[in-house]
Amino acid sequence: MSPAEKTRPTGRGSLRDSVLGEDLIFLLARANALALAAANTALAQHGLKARSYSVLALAADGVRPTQRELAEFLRLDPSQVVALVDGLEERQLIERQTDPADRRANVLVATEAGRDLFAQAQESARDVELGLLATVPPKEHERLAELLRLLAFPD
Amino acid sequence: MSPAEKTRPTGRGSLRDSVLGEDLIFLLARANALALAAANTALAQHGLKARSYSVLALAADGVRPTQRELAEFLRLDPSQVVALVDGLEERQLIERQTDPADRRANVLVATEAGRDLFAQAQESARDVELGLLATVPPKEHERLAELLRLLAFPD
DNA sequence: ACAAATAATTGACTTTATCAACGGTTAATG
DNA sequence: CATTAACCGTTGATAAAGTCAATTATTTGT
Repeated sequence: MSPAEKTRPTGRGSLRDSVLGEDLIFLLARANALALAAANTALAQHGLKARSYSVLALAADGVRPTQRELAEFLRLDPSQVVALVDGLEERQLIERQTDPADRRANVLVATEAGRDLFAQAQESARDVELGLLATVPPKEHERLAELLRLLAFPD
Repeated sequence: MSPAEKTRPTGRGSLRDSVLGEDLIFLLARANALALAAANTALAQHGLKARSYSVLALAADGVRPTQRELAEFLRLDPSQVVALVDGLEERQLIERQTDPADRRANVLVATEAGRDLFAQAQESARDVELGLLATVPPKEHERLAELLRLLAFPD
């Protein structure tokens, strides 16, 4: 008891000194929210969002991913990939090619227009990235990426 | 030119060697997706999700946040906070107290039951966190947190 | 005292996410 | 082989999350 707290002191340093400020999961969520928002607004000028950008990226560098691989990689339900691919295919940025090795599967390939658009979008993406990294000492950039890779791909 | 790629070699190392594998925004998104999923399933046993956990956490350590502060901190629309708070309040885990200093605002405070539940949930959260960090050398844990803080709070 | 700004809330609406079911194809089994 | 089981993409139904404008109660500035 002794609830002697004054009423104001929600005050100064604010919430980030609370337990959550040290919660990795929360930090990840918030960092992601900021990054995603920035990326989406920047990519909008190319008619893309982070999601469609990712799909285009993979199609564009010739990895020939199947939709299922994409779903797993992007952590999406396969049905969401369908919609994503539909959108990009209608805009003739990518193409579904039925995998000759397994005719159930579609392999995604970027058209020339797709590769061109990606090249442009990639610049925007890079700018956003640099913006986000503005507060991080450049020396640490690579280490941060490395650490994030460990979280993103724990194998 | 020279498109000599065989058809199979989507093969081995897979997609993570593509451009996206170095894309910070993507890595953040994927790491977050994994963390969020793990957190949600672990917190489910307490009837919480990452979101409600965060709200409870802030209410529980006496920061007396207002809903607006919460919205900004968690990067949510104020209307989403309403729903979140409704849920926790119905379960009598937190309470809205109209801020005496500004009677428009509600200040969130955890009940004793709320603090108890949070204490338990926090352990689950910690386990999840350690699980996620399993691939990261312990020496680097604090540095990772520090770097994420920079991304999450660029000020 | 009045106008403008702000906190929470509601409601309409769009976007994302989750899940089960289906047709076509391949892999595994007997 | 001939089935059976498993798998890929797709669809459709449903639920959850996110976005936005409008409203009420209160506060702030003038």
